[in-house]
Amino acid sequence: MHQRNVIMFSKSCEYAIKAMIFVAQKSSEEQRIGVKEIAKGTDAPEHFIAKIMQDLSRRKLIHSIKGPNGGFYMDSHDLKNSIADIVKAIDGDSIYTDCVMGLKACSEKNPCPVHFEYKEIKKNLIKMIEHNTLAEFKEKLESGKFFLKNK
Amino acid sequence: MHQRNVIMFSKSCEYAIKAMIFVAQKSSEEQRIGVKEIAKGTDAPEHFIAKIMQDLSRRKLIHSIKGPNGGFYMDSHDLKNSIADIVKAIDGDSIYTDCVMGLKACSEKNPCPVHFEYKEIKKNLIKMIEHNTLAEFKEKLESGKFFLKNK
DNA sequence: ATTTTAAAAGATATTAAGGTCTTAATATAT
DNA sequence: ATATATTAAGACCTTAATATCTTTTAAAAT
Ligand code: FES
Ligand code: FES
Repeated sequence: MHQRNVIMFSKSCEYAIKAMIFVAQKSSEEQRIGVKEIAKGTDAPEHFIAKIMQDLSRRKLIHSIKGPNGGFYMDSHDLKNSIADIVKAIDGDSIYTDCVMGLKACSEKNPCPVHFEYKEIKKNLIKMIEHNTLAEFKEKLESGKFFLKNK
Repeated sequence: MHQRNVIMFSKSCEYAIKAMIFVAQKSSEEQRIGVKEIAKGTDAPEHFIAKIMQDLSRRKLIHSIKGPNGGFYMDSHDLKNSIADIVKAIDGDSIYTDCVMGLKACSEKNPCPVHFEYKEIKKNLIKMIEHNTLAEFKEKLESGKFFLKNK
């Protein structure tokens, strides 16, 4: 059997999403949060998540400050980003364009065997990631409604 | 950006599904079909698809005969298999058990941020792969309603 | 029986994803 | 100014997925 623990998003992208939700909840302009805390809070390898945070920072999805008391934080503008914005930054737009059966592109002209059934799933998937902004997660996480790592 | 051209299934699994649909359509007890044809008909690397066919054969999802006029074919029992049976044989049951955010398992007790929204998507995804049997594809492909490779 | 054909099996190679480590840059506190 | 903390950047390593090549086995046709 060909092991495979991932569906939908790359590991990097999973980490990115969880890290962004984590920072959204814990940080503010004054209270920044460091890579170590992010790694712990999301069960991600420290150096790996560091790289990912750099990516996100370069792509302006999050702010960072170096030095003592430095770290990552989000301003109100950053909080308006959705999961989809993170996915696009890390995994690109494959979720929007790819055929689930590996054809060059997902299209109505050259549909794969499951195209028309997958279409609906894809619509919901995109709705799922575009619907939720980080600001919304910030509230929800406080009430303990979900988890970023295993207990 | 972390390239990623695959969502849902491994490449092996994509090839497997397309190969199985191809053989379902082209073969019969008397008319077997060889690896070369399968590779051409599905745009898959010949030696790689050969390995995959061996897997599927070992797992009794398909029949094979060696030697002159040998090849792969399906009997009426094989045709009753669904896409889900192929996916389980190649990718295991990760599609059933995995959390989309990479938590150890998908569960209501320790739900990830998008668990409750993903739940619905997952249900449809599973319905999609369990719903269609190879026999059904056999009919549909004949009418040119879908494609196994790019034109 | 021998030859031919094609799958089965296994060894090896390549690529991409995932992960770690080291050094440089920079902001802050002292 | 200097020391310190922390991100940024880049080099490097490891593993798993993907792909190829070679040899063996078995069935069928002759
Ligand atoms: S063509 Fe395959 S999912 Fe649309
Ligand atoms: S817990 Fe993440 S999808 Fe169910």
